[in-house]
Amino acid sequence: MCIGDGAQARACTVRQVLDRIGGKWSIGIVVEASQGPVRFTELERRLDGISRRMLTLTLRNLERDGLLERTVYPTVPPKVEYTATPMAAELYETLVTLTNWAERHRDEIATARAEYDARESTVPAG
Amino acid sequence: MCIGDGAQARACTVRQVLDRIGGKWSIGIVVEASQGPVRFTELERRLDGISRRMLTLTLRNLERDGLLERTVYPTVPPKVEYTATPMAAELYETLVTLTNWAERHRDEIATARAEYDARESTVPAG
DNA sequence: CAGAATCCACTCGGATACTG
DNA sequence: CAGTATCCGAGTGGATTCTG
Repeated sequence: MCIGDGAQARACTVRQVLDRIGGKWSIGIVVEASQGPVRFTELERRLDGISRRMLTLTLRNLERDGLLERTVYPTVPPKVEYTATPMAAELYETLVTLTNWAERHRDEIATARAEYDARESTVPAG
Repeated sequence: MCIGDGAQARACTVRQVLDRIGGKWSIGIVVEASQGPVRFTELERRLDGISRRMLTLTLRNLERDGLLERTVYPTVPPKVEYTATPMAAELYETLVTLTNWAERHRDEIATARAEYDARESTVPAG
C-alpha cells in the first residue's frame, strides 16, 4: 500500500496515521500515557466523558500498534499500567506542529465558517 | 473550548484539526487541490473509489472551513474549480512531518501488530 | 458537467449490566 | 480494579437515480 512517491501516495501515508490516531480518544490517551504510567481507572477519570467500552477498545488498538505498553501486576485487586512507547512520544512531538497550525488559523477558520453559513442560509434571491 | 494549556488542552486542539481532516477523503482532496485548480470530475477520477456523494460532502466541508475555494464559471456545461487556500497548503506542509514519522516507524508498527495478533490468537493455555 | 436526493450497510461510540 | 458482554442510536460512506 501507498505505492510510488506521488501526491496521492503521500496522502495515503497520512491516512494510515490518521486511521491509527483519528479515533475520538486516541490522542488524549497517548498524551496521558506520555507523562508516565497510568492505570485504567485513572485514565477513565482524566478523559472526561469516555465510556469504559471505548477506553478498553482504544487502549487495545494503541497497544496493538505498539504505541502503548500494557503491564499487568498479578495482584488482588488487579493493577494494570499503560505507558507510552518512545514511538508514541515521538508521534506526539510531531502533533505539536499540528497544534501550532490550528492556533495560527483558529480565527481564520471560524471566520470562514461564519461566512459560509451566512451565505448558505441566505437564498441568493436575486 | 480547549481551555488552559495542560496536556489535555493541547490534545483537544489536535482533535479539532483531526475532526476537520480526519474524513476518509479530506487529505486526498487537499493534496490534489494544492497542485492547482481541479474540477469536480477530475477529482472523481483521481481519488480512486470515491463516490459522488462523498466527494460533494467532503468538498463542502473543506470549503466551509476555508481550506478550499470554489469557483463557478457560469457556462454551459457548468464548470467548477476547487483550489486549496494558503491555509490548506500550510496544513499539508505540517502533515509532511506526520508522513515522516509514519515512514520512520512503518516496520516497528507492523512488527508490533504481528506480535500482538500472534499473542492474542494464542490462548495462553499454559 | 456538477451536483442533489434517496436508500441502505456498516461502523463508531455511548449506556448499562455483569465478572474474576 | 480492570475489564467483558450486550444493546442501541447516530453518523459515515457507498450505490443509484435524477436534474439544470
